[in-house]
Amino acid sequence: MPAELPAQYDPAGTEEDVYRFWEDGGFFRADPERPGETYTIVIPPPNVTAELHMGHALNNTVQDIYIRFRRMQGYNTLWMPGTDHAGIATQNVVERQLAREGLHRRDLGRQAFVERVWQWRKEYGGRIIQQLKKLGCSCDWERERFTMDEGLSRAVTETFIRLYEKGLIYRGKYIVNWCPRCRTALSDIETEHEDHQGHLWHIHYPLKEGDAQQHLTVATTRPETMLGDTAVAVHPEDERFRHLVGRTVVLPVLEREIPIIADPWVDPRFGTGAVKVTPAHDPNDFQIARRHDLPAVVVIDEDGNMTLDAGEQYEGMDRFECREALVEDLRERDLLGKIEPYEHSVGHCYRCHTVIEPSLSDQWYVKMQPLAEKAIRAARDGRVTFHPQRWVDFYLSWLQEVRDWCISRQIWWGHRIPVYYCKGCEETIVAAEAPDSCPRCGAAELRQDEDVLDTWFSSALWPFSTLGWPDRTPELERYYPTDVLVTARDIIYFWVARMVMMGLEFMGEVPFSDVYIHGNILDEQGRKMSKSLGNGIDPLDVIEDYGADAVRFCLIMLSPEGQDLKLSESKFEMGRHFANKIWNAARFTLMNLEGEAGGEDERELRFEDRWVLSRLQDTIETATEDLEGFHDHEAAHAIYDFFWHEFCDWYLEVIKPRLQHGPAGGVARETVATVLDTSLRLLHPYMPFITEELWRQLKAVAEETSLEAAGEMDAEALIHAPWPQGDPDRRATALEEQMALLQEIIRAIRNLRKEKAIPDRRPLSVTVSSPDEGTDAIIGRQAEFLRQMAVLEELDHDVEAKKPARCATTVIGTLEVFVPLEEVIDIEAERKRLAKQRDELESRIRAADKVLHNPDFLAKAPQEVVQQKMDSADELRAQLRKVIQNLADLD
RNA sequence: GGGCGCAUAGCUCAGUGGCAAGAGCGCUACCUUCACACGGUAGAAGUCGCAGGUUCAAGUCCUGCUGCGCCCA
Repeated sequence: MPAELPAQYDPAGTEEDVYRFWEDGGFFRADPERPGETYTIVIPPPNVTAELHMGHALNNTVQDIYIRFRRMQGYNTLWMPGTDHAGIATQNVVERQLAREGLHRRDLGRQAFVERVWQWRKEYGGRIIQQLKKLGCSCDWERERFTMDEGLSRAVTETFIRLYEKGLIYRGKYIVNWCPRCRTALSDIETEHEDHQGHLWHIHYPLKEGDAQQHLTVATTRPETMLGDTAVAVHPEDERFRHLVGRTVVLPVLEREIPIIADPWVDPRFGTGAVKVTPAHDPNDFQIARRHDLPAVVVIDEDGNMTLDAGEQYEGMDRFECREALVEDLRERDLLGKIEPYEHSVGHCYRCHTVIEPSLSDQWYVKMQPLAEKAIRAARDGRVTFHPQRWVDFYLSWLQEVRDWCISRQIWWGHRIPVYYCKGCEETIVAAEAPDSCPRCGAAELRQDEDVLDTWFSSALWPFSTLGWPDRTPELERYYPTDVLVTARDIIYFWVARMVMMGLEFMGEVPFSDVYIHGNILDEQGRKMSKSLGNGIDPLDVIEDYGADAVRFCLIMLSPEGQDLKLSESKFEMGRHFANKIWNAARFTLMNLEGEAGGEDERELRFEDRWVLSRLQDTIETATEDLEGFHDHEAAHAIYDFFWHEFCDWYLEVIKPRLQHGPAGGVARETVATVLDTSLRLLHPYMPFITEELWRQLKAVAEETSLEAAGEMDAEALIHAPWPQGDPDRRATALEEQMALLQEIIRAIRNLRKEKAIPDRRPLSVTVSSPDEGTDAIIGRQAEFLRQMAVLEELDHDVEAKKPARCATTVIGTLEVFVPLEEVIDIEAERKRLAKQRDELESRIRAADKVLHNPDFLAKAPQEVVQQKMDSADELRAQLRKVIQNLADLD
């Protein structure tokens, strides 16, 4: 079988087979009955309308890494998947579909429209789930939930009622962010503010009494709203206007008489110091109006068009058209002052980007302060920890200034608000089921509130609603609170904070102990990837071209903690190369596992075996510690470096002759099998497909060839194999240092070879001169190693070995390496090379001396640092002496 | 206006106050060698944004500045 492995890894076939194997085997399934500590992650439910994008790919790769890591560690893991009904977004999609048929949702009516959305969800809604499978996600798909499911809907209703009964939900008439295109209210955070280059129009409001020429000038960025003005306000201490307070101005065009009032909110430095007050279309003006008991006149309707109250000549006009028309009318009446360019912030709908219209309407709100206080405390006392930590400030700053949450939406797709109004006595009834009659007056005619809830209201319950709440299910008992929530920073307010609030309120416990915030994925130029810019990279395309493992590994390698990452398609090559390297290292190993076991006396580990096991041990410890601390990026680097640059570059190279012949091959075979087995386990969370496939093959061959290593591979599949513990006794730091010295010698010889243009394959005779017996003994013991890796035919070594005639020399630490050259050496070139070495050594010695001559350093630095510095200076000096001697020998 | 982040090799980025600042890609030279050319070996490449400060010692800590990005108002 191993001989059949092709020289290049082909992800496409493998990935499909392996995923089917996992699904068929039920490896993702969480069993609440099974003992063991739990580890739970709930997926940030993608919008049911979503197609997998790079952000999802990163987000879910991270989750899969942690779930696979913990699963291998033996935790009872649950990765809860699902999707979000995405009220406005989904409604928009279906409305567009209807529009192509020439229909409007009003043509269908509410019930038929909602049915149509369900139908859409049935047909297209599961796509992202299939796409997540392509990425390799090991969610427990049998538990997949949807925020509009019956169970989750019940959780929403229950939550609403409980909050209402507690006085934490109320209804009221306030200014909301209104999107005239979506025709619904939005919460504050669904409004995106953008700086906009607009104008500040100065408009003259004539005074009613006295001189007809006298007027008060106000400045505004939105002239059309003046039609709804019910006052002009100035600061009470503003001397310029004090005499006008209490008088009346005539609103231009409409000729409505409105008072001049004094209110401390007015900033005397802004504009002219006098501001128009439009209570129905500005949140601040609304507050002023409340204080002064001013009426509110609605002049812009739900579609963003002017109402009759805006005046007959403007009625029905779009708000921006009206602005132009009105400015023109003011100009004609000579009531328009200067127009200044003015940069100000304009709110836009986060869904459709339409300019938000602040608008007065009846909406439902959640009273945030009591909930927020608990959520703040949970983060402050560490029950919830952010990674990276700085995001906790972001979370806290929002909660500290949080305003009440507008939760009602004037759309049809979503959880309908469980509130009924009596047509007789106007009683408000909050109930899970529609009551038969009004409990107060007994009237049978009741109507349900038309509005639905903000989608984020149901998302906030996700960590416990998906586990069966409000029922006390075994899942809820077992898996709540969950462990880590993985997300990007943009929804810390929208989702993370709200989940914490709701979790604390309804479960009495935080919904998760850790919040992992990863970066956003940008294009090469650092712009957000977006459909409209067309600069996105489709994860499914790159999975097809590079393999899911390559995509996953690259995303992690390229995204240091919490930093955004600039991505281009070519970046994925690195992952493909690495996958191919793994494939070939395994291929080589598998091809060489058959052979003599070796006799009892040949079972002892050799130097290189002990070295690679020591390095492996270090890698296990580093990777485990990093992953436990949410440093998946660092762990990936550690594993990559070990696998490629230690295992492949050195170990596999060194053992080649042993595998081909010689009884010592048995030990090498055992070692290489162990290292490969362990490496595949370490790599599995990152690159699940290729590792699963290779592990299966390794296991088969190890069993066939009766390797001891097979005993460690009794798991059914790698996905359920134990995470490597290793054996701390394998660490051999002294041996690692010896290896480092040998590597240096080998590199130095290779380097000389290149500089002297000696072909790689031509064997050399080399003399190594050591400063002491101990070092020389190491060289002696590892002579074979050096011969092989540096391609030597002869290796002489001794303490202070005699330098042969006509040779190139190089100094490595306290060692000297002499390479006799058959050809006449180029004296000038050699002199230059050595002179360069000498200069470098001299400058380093000068730098070291400078530090060592500093009395403060000697007095204040830790003794070991001083000692280290002195030792290194001594060594440099010894090196320098040798280089100078070698230079002199050239003459 | 307030807050946060980033600035290190040509590019994308790592880097725990203490050896001589690293990786991947790219570049140069050599090598089709019996795991892998999606490879190997060796190499070139850096004023660690700027200016101060703290420290025996700063890419790393502090302050200010510049540029870029994000969030909030």
